[in-house]
Amino acid sequence: MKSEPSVYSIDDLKKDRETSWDGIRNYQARNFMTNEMQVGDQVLFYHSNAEPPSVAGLAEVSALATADFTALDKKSPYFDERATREKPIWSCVKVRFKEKFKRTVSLDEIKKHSALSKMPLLQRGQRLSIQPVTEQEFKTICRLGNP
DNA sequence: GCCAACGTTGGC
DNA sequence: GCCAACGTTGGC
Repeated sequence: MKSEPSVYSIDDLKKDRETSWDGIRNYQARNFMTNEMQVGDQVLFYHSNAEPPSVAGLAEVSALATADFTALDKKSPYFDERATREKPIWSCVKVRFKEKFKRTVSLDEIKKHSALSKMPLLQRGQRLSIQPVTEQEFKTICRLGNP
């Protein structure tokens, strides 16, 4: 799961312990949350638009997707005028902080690692903010983060 | 249903 | 700050 650290970083999650992953306004990402994500699923917390872009640590899904009511909040940056209480359109899971890596795993490092070459993150033009990760990729990145 | 225009993402 | 790539919107 990607987040810009200037908006919400892994340190913010560590402080909050748990957060609603709200504000997702992309159908593919939403569908992934509602259709795929289960409580207990392990999450790589990726800092996008960061210096350097990198995986900063781990979180885990702590609640199934439910309506994202920030879409109804006119004061929210995530307000969507099409959303109603009956049909909020958008959804979000909750995630809980697990750990910060001892060292961040940079995008550059991921690119250089042959076992990680298939990750969607590296595919051309890939902007999706929530992406699937295989168990092997997950383990490899954990090993790089906690050597 | 096509597609041009526009907005967003995110690495660089 | 630039811009490639992609998603969305809306006129037709």
